[in-house]
This record gives sequence, C-alpha cells and structure tokens, in this order.
Amino acid sequence: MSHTAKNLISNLSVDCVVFGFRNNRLEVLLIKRKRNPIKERWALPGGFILADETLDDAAIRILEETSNVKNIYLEQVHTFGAVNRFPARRVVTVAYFALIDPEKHSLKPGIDTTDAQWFNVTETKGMPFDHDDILNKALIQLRQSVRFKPIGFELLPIKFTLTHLQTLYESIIGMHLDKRNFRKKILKTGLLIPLEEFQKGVSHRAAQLYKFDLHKYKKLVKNDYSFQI
Amino acid sequence: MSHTAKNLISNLSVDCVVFGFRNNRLEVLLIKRKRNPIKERWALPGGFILADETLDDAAIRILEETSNVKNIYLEQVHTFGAVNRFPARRVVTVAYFALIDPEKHSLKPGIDTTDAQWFNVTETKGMPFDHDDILNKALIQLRQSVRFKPIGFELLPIKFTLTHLQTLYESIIGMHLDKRNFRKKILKTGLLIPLEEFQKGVSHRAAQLYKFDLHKYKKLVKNDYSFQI
DNA sequence: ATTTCTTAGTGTTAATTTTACAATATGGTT
DNA sequence: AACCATATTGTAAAATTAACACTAAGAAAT
Repeated sequence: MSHTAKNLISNLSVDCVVFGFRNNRLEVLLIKRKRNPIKERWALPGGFILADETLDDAAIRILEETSNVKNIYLEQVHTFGAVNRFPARRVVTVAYFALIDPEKHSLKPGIDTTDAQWFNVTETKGMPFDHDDILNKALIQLRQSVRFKPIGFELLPIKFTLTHLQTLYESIIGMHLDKRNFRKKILKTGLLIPLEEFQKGVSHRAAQLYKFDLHKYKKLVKNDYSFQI
Repeated sequence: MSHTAKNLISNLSVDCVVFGFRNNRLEVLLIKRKRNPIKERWALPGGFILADETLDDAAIRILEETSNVKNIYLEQVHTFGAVNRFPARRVVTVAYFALIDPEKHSLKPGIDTTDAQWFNVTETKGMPFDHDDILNKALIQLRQSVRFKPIGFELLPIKFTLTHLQTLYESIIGMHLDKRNFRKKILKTGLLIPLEEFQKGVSHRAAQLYKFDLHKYKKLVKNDYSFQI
C-alpha cells in the first residue's frame, strides 16, 4: 500500500544486514513486518527498489523507512537469485551490509514494521527466505573488509579507547588479539589521533580517547596506499 | 526473438567479463551484437535472466549462447543499478567474471551475435552502457581474488611451466615478480604437482611441467586453511 | 589513609616471512 | 665447438610478526 503508488520494481529487492557493536558484541538489526508473508517474524530489513532510485539509494531509503537508521556506511555484498527464494514469485535481492554505532540511532519501527531490535549475530538462525544465508555472506565479507579498510571505526562513537577498538576487532574476526601488538599495529597506520581527553565515570584508571583521522585516510586511499590489520 | 518465448525477466540481466591468458597477456572476450541498441559494437557478453534459472545459470547459458564458451570458473562481481545505465528502460545487471584458457575454447558467435574475439584488457575503452565500469570492477576483483584463491590455474592449460604461471600472475597484478621468490612461494603452498614431463619444441632448455592439485586444494578449503601469493 | 580492585599502558626478544640478488645447467642452433 | 635462450637453484639481510609480564592510575572498600 505504501509503495504501490511509487512505481516499484516488483522482482528486485534490497536486503540489508546492519551491524552494530553493543555490549562489547557484534549485533545485527532485525525487524518485524506487519504483513505477510513474514508477518511477525524477525527478518532482515528489506524492500523493493523504486524505478527511479539506484540500488544504494534503495538500501538507504529502506533502512530509514523500516527502522529510522540514517547516514551510514554501506557496502554491497552479493546478489541472491535462487529461483524459489521468495515464495510468491521470482524476486532477486541485492544484499548490502551497513555499519552503525547503535548509540547514535534510536530504532523506530516504520509504517510497515511493528518492531526493530538488535540481536547477537549468533542468535538469528531461522530467519525467513534465505536471510540466514545473506547474513552469513555479509559476515564473511565484513571479516574480510575490516582487515583492509578502516570500517571498524564506523561502528564506534567518534571518540573511543584503544581497548574499545580492540574488542570490536576481536568480536568481528572472532579471535583474541594481543593487546600490545594490536596497539603497535593500529597506531602505526597513523590513522588514529590521540586526544587530550580521557574516559569518564569508570572505577579504574581512565583510558585515553582517540579519534579516527578521516582526512589522512582519504589521502591514503587516493594515493593507493593500503594498510592491513 | 530467440528469447521472448522463454519468459525472460526483462529488467534483470547478467553481464560477463571473461578473462583469458593469451600471448602472455591478460585478455577479455567481447562480442558484437546483430541488433540494436548496440548493433555492431564490441561489448561484454550479456543477456536477460530467465524466470526459471538462477543468476549463475544465466551467466553460464549466456556465455554458451553468445560465444560457445562452456564449463568455466565463475565468480559474481557486483550488481550495477544506475537508473539510466540502459537507455531504453530500467535494467539492473549482475556482473560476473569468468576465467578460461582460450586454447580450450573455440569462439563461435551465437544466434544473436556476429562476432566474438579476444581483446587486450587495456584496449577496450569505449564500450556501450556501463561496460567499461563493469570491466574495471571485475579486474579489481580478479586482482584481489588471484592472491587468495588459486584461480590463476583456471587460465592455464592443465600442464604448465612455472614461468607460464609467473607470467600469468604478473599480467594480472601488473607487477614484476622475482623468479626465485615466486617459485619458493608457489611451491610452498603444496598445490602444484611436478610432472615427469618437459616442454617440447622449444629451442632452449625445456622447463618442467606441473599441474594443479585440485584434490589437495579442496581439502584445504574444507579445513579452512588458506594461502596467499 | 591504607588496601584492594580493575583496567591502562608499555618494550624486548625470538621466530618467521619477505626481499634482494647471480651463477650454473641444459638443450637447441649456428 | 661456440653460442644463445631460458631453466634452475640458495643465502643473507631486512622487515614483520608473535610471544610474553610488569608497573601505573584511579575509584571503591575497609
């Protein structure tokens, strides 16, 4: 109803795997639809593409419409085209992953959704359609990407401690990292700016805060330099 | 005409970037269409998806139909959805890259194509639609993939010399490699089987032939081992 | 105010990997 | 027999990675 007037492309959809870092764990945003075919089941936010928007634009719009999430990092993952992945008719879907800092976005269900919540990535089995596969593929790509692009910072507040950053990397790649080696390596990239500011309200020694040097990163990318964690 | 009876999905296509290694260079397969909108221009082989085939199947069929190329390595690259990428109407295309050994496939234009030929990757500028972008993206992904997956072997005959293999890697990543270091590294993967056979018909010392150990590779993949060139 | 608790912060050494580099071997051609 | 082209092989220096444990700071508890 909300879309039919907008000239949507009914056999092409976008599904988004939105990752967030909460409670020191990697979590994923799921929504509940008001209507069939997946009424009242948790699923990836998704929707059909409009005739006059690009795929990226569709992903951005869908995230805003279903859960009030805006202005985020987006990366196309894969296009899923199994013949019967959608029961009613043939629908091919382009999967994206998105990264946000959950603190910065208050989830609000949209016109077509009854709920939007964060779930631990390990507790999402049993989603409708091929959403389990999509999440899995997005997770694999996130693990790849995070080692070669500084996308980890998208999941953190602007100011963060090195321990935060390390915990984030650990929760994405699923391995423990050595504290001293991690710090050496991440500082050597030159992409972190130490601030004259420290954690507050903690009952132990306060850690120094850092921020990501976006300017320097853009220069590096332009000059084809690369880094690796 | 050839397709309309087959229930095709008219807003979803597949385009294929077929790489081959010929004359010690990386080349790409282009075709010429009989009909508009790109009659008589060199372009990537592509076509619409049928209602009852997956995206991968569409890519396989299209390659066979347009140029008689069968049984090849395929990898999905990216889905291109700029609103006006196709002039007549909205068409989103899923791009694949494919790897073949040109010696193993004799190119034959299909029912809808007048010609199919190999081009050096640097000589393809000016293709219709967004095919230049697609080729570029495929090339970037090939360069990534070739370092982490043993896909280089897909481009060579079953039996090859280490110099062949090195030249192939060099032409893909666009850098000169040290001969001794390359050999050490590639042999250390354990994925090459030396044969008791040598080059023939060369007017200099004949090089030993090797083949790729597919069996061992499958075991490695299953056990999550990885390698890197 | 002393002790306790929790996390922050830091350097060195050994092991491994990467890089740089050149002489001899083989087989066909002249 | 000399020549030519490519094949084949090892070592040492440099760089990177991996392993590892103590002191510092600040709040909370006694």
